[in-house]
Amino acid sequence: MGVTKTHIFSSAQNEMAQIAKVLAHPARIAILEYISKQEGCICTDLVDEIGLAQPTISQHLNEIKKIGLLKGSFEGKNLCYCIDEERWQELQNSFNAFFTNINQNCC
Amino acid sequence: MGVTKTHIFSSAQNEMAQIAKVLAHPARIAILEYISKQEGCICTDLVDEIGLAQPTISQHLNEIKKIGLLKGSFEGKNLCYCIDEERWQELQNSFNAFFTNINQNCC
DNA sequence: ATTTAATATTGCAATATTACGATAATAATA
DNA sequence: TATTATTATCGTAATATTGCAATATTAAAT
Repeated sequence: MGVTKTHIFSSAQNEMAQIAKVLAHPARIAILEYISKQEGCICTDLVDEIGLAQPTISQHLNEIKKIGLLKGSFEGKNLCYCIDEERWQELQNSFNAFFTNINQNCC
Repeated sequence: MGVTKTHIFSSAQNEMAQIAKVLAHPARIAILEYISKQEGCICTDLVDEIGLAQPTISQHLNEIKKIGLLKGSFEGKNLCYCIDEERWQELQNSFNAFFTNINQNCC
């Protein structure tokens, strides 16, 4: 118990849920919003901006990375994270398709 | 620890995360898809269709209900659940706004 | 009134998530 | 090469989520 039974669902359903899970924390929403507003992005800024400890921010960044949403490039000792545009578009399309495919025909 | 620090985020960020959390489980994705395909919907159908125990389905339905996505009306001893169109549209708009407001300008 | 069928609630075990202190790794700078 | 600054990883505590058996609730049907 306590484990999601992923094997009984389609891969599309599992993927949709996994993407949603990444968006299911306000810190990750805030991180995405903040990165998009900056020209570049340095992780320390995020720690100051958001108010969670550095390891916690690092963990959240990792969750976002896992679904391919972050491109990171080192600029000297600093790390510049930014959003992968192509992947972002993909996710937007997935959500849009999901929302529009649900059609309500009862009650 | 282990509690999300909601107080350090904006209500918009918290709401976004909360909605995403409901979509962050394949069973709930499957439930929404199934309901939308049916004329009506009875919980037992869902139990048969999805393959989780009846109390588990009931719990998932409750999560979906919490964000106002389900309208339910009893038809005799059966319960007909359906998706609240207005609320659904609202959520679609929120997601769309979120995705389009993120603009990538680095790297 | 009993029985039956459908859904909800309770209680609990297993696992996942969130958060952070301590520490490691990495690379620029003195 | 030591120091410093930035980010990652490890270990751990607290809380949340998932899932189900047992049971309660509700209302139709007998």
